Formats: sequence, C-alpha cells, structure tokens
Amino acid sequence: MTPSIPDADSNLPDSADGLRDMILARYDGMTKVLQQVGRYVLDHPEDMALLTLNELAERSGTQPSAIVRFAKALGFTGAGPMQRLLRDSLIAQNSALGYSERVHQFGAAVEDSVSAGGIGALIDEFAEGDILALQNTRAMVGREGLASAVALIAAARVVHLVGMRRAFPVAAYLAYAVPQAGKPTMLVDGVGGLAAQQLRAIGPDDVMIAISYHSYAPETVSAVEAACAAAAKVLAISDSLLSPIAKRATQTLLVRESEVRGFRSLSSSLCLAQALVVGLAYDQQRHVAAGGGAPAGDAS
Amino acid sequence: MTPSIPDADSNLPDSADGLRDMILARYDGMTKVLQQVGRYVLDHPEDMALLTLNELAERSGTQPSAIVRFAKALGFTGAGPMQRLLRDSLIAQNSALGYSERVHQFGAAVEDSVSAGGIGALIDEFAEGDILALQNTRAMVGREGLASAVALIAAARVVHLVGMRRAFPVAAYLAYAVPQAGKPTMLVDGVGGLAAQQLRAIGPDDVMIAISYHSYAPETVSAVEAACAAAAKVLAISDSLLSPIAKRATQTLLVRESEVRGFRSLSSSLCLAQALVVGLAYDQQRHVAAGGGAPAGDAS
DNA sequence: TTCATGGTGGAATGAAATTTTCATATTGAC
DNA sequence: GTCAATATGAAAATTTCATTCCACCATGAA
Repeated sequence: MTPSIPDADSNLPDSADGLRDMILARYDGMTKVLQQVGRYVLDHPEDMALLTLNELAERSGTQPSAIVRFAKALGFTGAGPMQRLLRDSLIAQNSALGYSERVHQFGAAVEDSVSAGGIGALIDEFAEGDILALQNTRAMVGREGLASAVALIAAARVVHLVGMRRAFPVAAYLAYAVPQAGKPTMLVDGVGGLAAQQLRAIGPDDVMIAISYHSYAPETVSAVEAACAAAAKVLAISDSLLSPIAKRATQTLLVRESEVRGFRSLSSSLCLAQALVVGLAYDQQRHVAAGGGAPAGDAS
Repeated sequence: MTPSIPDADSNLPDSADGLRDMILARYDGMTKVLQQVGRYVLDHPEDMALLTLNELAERSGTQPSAIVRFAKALGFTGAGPMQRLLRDSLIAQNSALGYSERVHQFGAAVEDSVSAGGIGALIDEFAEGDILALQNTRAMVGREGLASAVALIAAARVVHLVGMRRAFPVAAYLAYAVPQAGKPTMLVDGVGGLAAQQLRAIGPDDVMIAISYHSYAPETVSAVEAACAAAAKVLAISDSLLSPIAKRATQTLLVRESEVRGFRSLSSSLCLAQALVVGLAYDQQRHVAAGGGAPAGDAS
C-alpha cells in the first residue's frame, strides 16, 4: 500500500538534472539497496532510460522491485514515469543534431589547432588518438600473443616487474593487479636505493615483465640483464622489436601508443596489462580448481 | 509464413550505420508501405529505437505489422532485434557500456566463454571495451570540463596528487608528467609512513588532484579532507558524483571506465590525465612566453 | 534472547506490447 | 476483363514486461 505519498516535496523533478539533484539530496537517508539503485541511476542514466527493469536489476545487482520502490520513494507512481523522464532528456540531447551528423560525431576530423577549439579540444585529440592506438594494439598483439604471454607468466614462480619513468604507471598497475591473480609479485622500484637487492631475488623459475619505451631507461635495461643473468624468463612490453629489452626478451608484446603533439599515451599498454592479468586469473583458476566461476573482481 | 529468409545477404548489420546503409541499398526494391517505414527509420532513428510499435505505426502512418515485416525483410527475426540495434547504438554514443550483455556477465558461464575463444580473445574484449569507454569519456568530460580543470591546476602554487590502489597508476603518471609542464608537484604516496607529513605541506593556494574509484580508498578520502581543511582546491577524478571525494571537490571530472568480466580499466583515466597535462603545458607556455610552438615532448 | 518493525528478494498477476494469422484489397499478367 | 499473386490492414494470440504481494531476513529495542 502506498502511504499516500507522504513525501515532503510532492513535486516531481521535470528534468534529468532535477532528478539527479533530488537523488543526491535524499541519498543519505536511503536504505542500502535503494542507495544502490540511486547510484546506478546517477552513474548510468542512459541505461536507466532505455533498458528494461530486468536488465537493469541484473546490471545493478538489485531486483526489479527495488527499482520500483526507488522510483516510488522519489514520488513517482512507478518506475515507468521515471524512465520516461530520463528518456525524454536523452532524446532532447540527441535530436539537437541531425542523424547523419550525430552518427559521425565521434569520427569527425579534429581541428589541428589548439587555439581554434581552445585547450578543451585536447580531450578530443587524445581520445581519438588512443582509440586508434587501441585498435592497432589489438591487431598487433593478437590472440596468440596474449595467450602465450599468459602461459609464460603462469608458469613462473614469482613475477618481477620493472618500469621506469613513463612506463612506471604500467608497472604499478601490474604490481597492484598481478597479486590479485594469486601470483607472487615483486616490483623493482628502487625505493631507498634497494634496486640491487631486489634484483638479487630473481631466480631461474621466475619471469620478469619489463616495460620500456623509446628512449629506453638504462635502469630497466640493466634490470633485464640481471634477469637474464639469473636465467629467468623475460616478457617485454615495448614499442619496438629493436629495443634493448626486446632483444633479450623471451617474448615481446609490441604496443603502439598514440602520439599526439609529441606526447605518447599509455592507454594501450594499460589495456594490454589488464588483459594479461585477467587472462592470468582465468588460467590460475583453471589450474587450481576445475570448477567454474569468475575470478575475483577488483576494487579501489 | 516466413519464406525461410531468402534474402541474398543473411548477415545482419551490427551498427546503426550499417543498418542505414542496408536500408538505402534495398529501398528501391521495396513496396510502398515498406518504403514508408524505411523512410521513418532513416528520419527518426531515435523514435524507432525507443517507442512502441503502436506509437511508431501511428506516427509514421503505417501499421505495427508493417514495421515487423520491414524488419523481417531486412533479415531480422522481428522488430525487437532491430530496435535493440538502434537502441544500443544510442546508448553507445552516450555511455560506455552500450554493447550487449556479453560484457556484463558476472558469474554466468565464464568458463566456457573463455575456452570458446581462448584466453587470447580477452585482448579483443578489453580493447573494444576501452574504445567505447574513451568515446564516452570524451563526451562526458567535454571541452569546457577539461578547460576549466586545466585552469584550476594552472592557478595553483603546488599540485598534490593522491591515488591509491587501482588509482595509483594514474597518480603515478601525473607525478611523472605534471612536473614536466613546469608545475611543482607532490605525490602523496605514504611511503615510509610519511603521509601525514606530506599532507601538512598543503597550502591554501594549492590544488589537490584526487583519483578514486568505487570503492573509495579511505586514505584518499582523508587526504581530500586534509586538503579541504587547508583551504586548498580539489580536482576529483572519479566514477561517480556520489563518491566521497566528488562531494568535497571543487571540480569533478567524471570518467566511466569500461568494465569487462568484472575488471575495470584505466585507459580513460590515463587519457584524461594526459589531456590535462598537455593542456597545462600549453597554458603555462602561453603565460610564460607569448610565442607559439609545442611544449617539450616526453621520453622514457 | 525475543519480539517487533521495516527492508528485501522472489514469484504471481495483470497489463501492455509484439507477433502471427486471416480476410480483404491491390497490382500485374494473360 | 479476369485470375493469380502479393501486399495490406485489423484483430487475435502469444510473449514480455512492470507491478504487486507475500514470506523471509536483518536490525534494533525491550
């Protein structure tokens, strides 16, 4: 039974923005599941506008009835009216442009001058460049490349990670994610001048993942040399087969990063790193327990 | 009676663009009513994506059954699949995860889908997901968002960076790149338990760039609180307006990372970070020397 | 610990929308 | 001009979806 809508403000929002503000205002007073629904509405308004309640419930990890309750808690008569509000806003946004223009909205050529579009136009350039780079990387790495790299890592006792300067974020990501896949991991970061000690821990059953781009950091090169000296395997992530780390590597994964205005990106390397880790997680799982089920997701 | 789909090309289009081309190609061979439907699909794709067949029939001056026949003539099994195609394109333009439920399988039958394409197929999934996420980020951040964020950083005396766990690679990249743009930078990394000391250095003319994703690391939240207490500006890079750091931030840049098999990516955040840094470099350069020319590129 | 209150998940129900079917109309050929 | 074949429109039938209802669980107080 609806309690005759005792809500303080019986006036509904009349726009998606108004709805967003209303959710933000009431969020703290909501129950756990209702908050979950609210978060999904704020984070994925397009989904909430267009999908069915069953799909939404699945994606947001709730129940259809919870979505209906959420809408009613906000004063709507049901989930339908709330969806209609979001959908109308979405249509209004998109029908401003003609169909053909909107379709090519993202493929449109980018002005090559910063002063033309202002500094803000840089986001278009970098996004577009990264998209092209990702397509390229996907083709260059290939399924076999990824699969054999995963096998290489899976067979190792310990994973050692090296990446300096611009490559460091990639190494840092792997240092965060690889242990989650259940593989012992050491990041050779050289903090406290302990790089030599860290390299001494490399054994013959280990693998070193070395990430380096032109021009190749000498610390990374010498770390690879140390790994080779210890008879460890080396997986190189680099931008050239001629790079000093690729030459000594057991396997090399080539990534082509976009270069916009002289700045090279990292998106492709991160994407590849993530594919490696998830592949490793599936592989580990398959060997540990024959049963199915997804490997644990991540959190931050 | 379906004539067992005698259409020459039984392969369906996989995008709104492809559908549009297919309609144009077959238009001349269609009957009057089917042409009428086709014209409506081309002229009002968002209606066709969202409205019910009854409404569409009324608006286009046809019948619901005519729309079903039209879809079948194109090779679809019914009007539903055709609408779904258009709807997904609509979502893809506005959000990252527009592309079918295959991406969103949490615990469902993961084992066999991996073994179907092999672990190597993950590279395709992640690359594709990241591309969609980048398109979305580009649209969500927008030129104004980037421009005002750059202005916020440019006005600061010192930039403080916070990002833990999964967000750390982004902070690490900024710690590498922001100083190259000539802006004093401190990374709050908490190495050696010195986080408190690092936070004490924040002044009222500074800006803190805080990166955090669900679920939000408490260290990051308290760092933001410390920045607020010091009357510093806060630029949040996060995945939700409800995140504890977004609520306290001077400005929030929303990024929606792709989520494939429960693992969220970082490509969009890295792309955004790079756009921020290059924008900052141009801005700094413009104020230091009026002359044009690109800022120095990077190297590793 | 026990009870009471309110929240939550899942199944049943009723409504709405899509698809099929069939009768009628229209077009083209002989 | 008539017949055959196909297209069209209307309505029935089926499927899908939103909502409601009920039983169970969690939380907090006595």
